[in-house]
Amino acid sequence: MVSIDEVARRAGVSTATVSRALSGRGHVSDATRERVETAAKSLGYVVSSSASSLASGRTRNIGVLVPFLDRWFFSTVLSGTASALMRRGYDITLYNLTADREQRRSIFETFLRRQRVDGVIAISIELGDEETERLRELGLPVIAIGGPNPRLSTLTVDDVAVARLATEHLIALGHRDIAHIGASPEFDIDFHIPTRRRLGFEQALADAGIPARPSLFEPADFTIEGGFRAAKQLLGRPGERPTAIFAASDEMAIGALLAARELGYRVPEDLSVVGIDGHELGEFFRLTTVDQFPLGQGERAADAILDELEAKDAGTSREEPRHLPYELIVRGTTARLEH
Amino acid sequence: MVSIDEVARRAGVSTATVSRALSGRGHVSDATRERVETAAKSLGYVVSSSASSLASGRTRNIGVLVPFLDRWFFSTVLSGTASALMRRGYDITLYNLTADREQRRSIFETFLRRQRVDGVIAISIELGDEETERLRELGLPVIAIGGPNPRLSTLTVDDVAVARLATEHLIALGHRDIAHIGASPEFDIDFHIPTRRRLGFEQALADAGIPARPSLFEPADFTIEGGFRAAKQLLGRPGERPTAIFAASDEMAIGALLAARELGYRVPEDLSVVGIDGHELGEFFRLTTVDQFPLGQGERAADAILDELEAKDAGTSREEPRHLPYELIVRGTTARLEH
DNA sequence: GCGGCGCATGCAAGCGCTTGCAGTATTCTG
DNA sequence: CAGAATACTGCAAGCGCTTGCATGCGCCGC
Repeated sequence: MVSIDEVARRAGVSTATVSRALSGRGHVSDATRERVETAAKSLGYVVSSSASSLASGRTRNIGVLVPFLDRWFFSTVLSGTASALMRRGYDITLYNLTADREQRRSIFETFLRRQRVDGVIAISIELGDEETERLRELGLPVIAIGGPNPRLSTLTVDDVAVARLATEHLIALGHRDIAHIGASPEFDIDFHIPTRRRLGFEQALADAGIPARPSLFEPADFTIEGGFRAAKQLLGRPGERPTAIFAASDEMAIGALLAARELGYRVPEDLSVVGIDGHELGEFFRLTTVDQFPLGQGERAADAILDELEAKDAGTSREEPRHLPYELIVRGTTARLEH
Repeated sequence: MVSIDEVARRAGVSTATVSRALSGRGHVSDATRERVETAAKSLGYVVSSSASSLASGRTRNIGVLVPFLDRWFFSTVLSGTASALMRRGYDITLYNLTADREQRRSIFETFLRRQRVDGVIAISIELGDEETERLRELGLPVIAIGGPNPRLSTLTVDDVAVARLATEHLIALGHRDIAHIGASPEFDIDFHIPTRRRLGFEQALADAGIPARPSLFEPADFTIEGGFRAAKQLLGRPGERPTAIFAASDEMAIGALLAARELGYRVPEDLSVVGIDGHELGEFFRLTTVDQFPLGQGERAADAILDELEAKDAGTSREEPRHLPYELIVRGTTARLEH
């Protein structure tokens, strides 16, 4: 690997000047900069990240914490993060936080402490108190996407409002017997968001003067299969059958769609279904949903953390937690209730 | 952040001894090692990756190249890789290789040359000649999963055999009018594998003395929606209707399933469908498939590269390219052809 | 009893950069 | 036109580790 000395020699300057010319820190005349750049390019020189990090304390690398790699939502957010970071020249180091206590600990106590990253993005991870503390101890900028964590800068969508929006859409279409598929009240710590969605659902009903009926709630695990089973329960039960289902995720909504089909219900004539997320399959299933633009979420988180890093560098103060956009996308799975 | 000096002071030894005790390189008496470990733990010391990398040339970090982050297959492989690497104390730096020429170039010419990684895993990426060359120039161990690349160590499943297996399963069930949904012959460079799958399909037919009929081939893009459209074509066409469909991916197979349902065909009574991959939704759809255990592929790649790294360290010679396992999983979407 | 060997440890020289400080050259200000 | 400010560049001291070499010591074999 070619080193900075070779570039310096070739350009006829000191290594200090090469460093300054290439990093853009400090003054270098245009002529010199050009000579240095030419030399660097012709030699194929790329600064060694470890040497540079050691000397400067900057790594040009961001750590990303994800709970699941193989679920659409998370990998989509990650994808957005990755492309935004790479656009700005940053590398991305991935930490897959599973439920395994021991493994989680080692991430917080070892992996993240290797001084390999300049900042951390936590994607939809409900962190324990101690984990949050470990994260703060790192002394690095941290941005969390998802569940609002008062002790960290967060980028969140207002999940209560999102759920209200979806529910109000159904109410506006004349539905009153609206079922909800969401997380059961006593769920994993990785899910705080579902609770807020259920809350929004209940608020919307209450505002419309519709009493909440426990029989119209069915818990599921946020997968297609979970949604399928839940919908079968809701639709197969004797007595009060819902005319609409609000699922707390698109995947569950799709499951509900398939269940309805299998039971012979026509969607949206016999049953309206709305989800949340903006899943890639939504279009295919003509699913009405509240899109939360996960790709954009990832990009925003990346930009936010890099801005913070640069602001820190420049001494500027950092921004306040931002709210993420969402939008009702009406497609073919919801319709006015026919009497 | 606490440094090695503090640990050395606390343990009453030199920094050299701390380094040796903690890294396990060189001789340290048990008593000393224990004292060092206690000191390190009580101070919360973790070696600085940049300092360590700079001094030793080892980064404890593996670069992973992925074409798509948000497609099930790739994120599943990645997930396997991530967990295996983290188990062995390695970090993982993610490079999302898009189709964007310019961006790809910068990955090969800049990002990967920062000396941030000890090795590279390329997940199902068809690399251009120049890209392969850039990769080799790094002088690092490289493991490619997927499309066999004679210039790199690869871990591949025999896609021809996989496709034969799926097709032979249909033939054994009495099917002769078997359609194939796969990649069109002139596809992106990221897909070599589909071609091999088509080949296996054709071989199996030929071996059984069944003439290939172009009308029973339909190209698609490996998504559910693509499979859906392709199946609609195949099933909606006048004349020769297939009694079975072999899709080159589970996602396309699922699309085909949905299309068949929509057209009123019963699966498997009227139509058998088989896919490839072992998709997580396969179970839900009762899909017969040839599982290629993507999670395991990721783990194997990780283990292979770490083994190679350690072998290099120890001077042992490295292993030959390995073949990945696959298995026909018969579920509910294939059945004997009734006359 | 002595040379030789291997283990345990320390010394100190880097690894390849960045950056504070200092020295010059150049430009600006009044 | 003097004095000050500013732009450009180089020197060299690290950044926090790792590791080759040297040292000291106890033990072995003959």
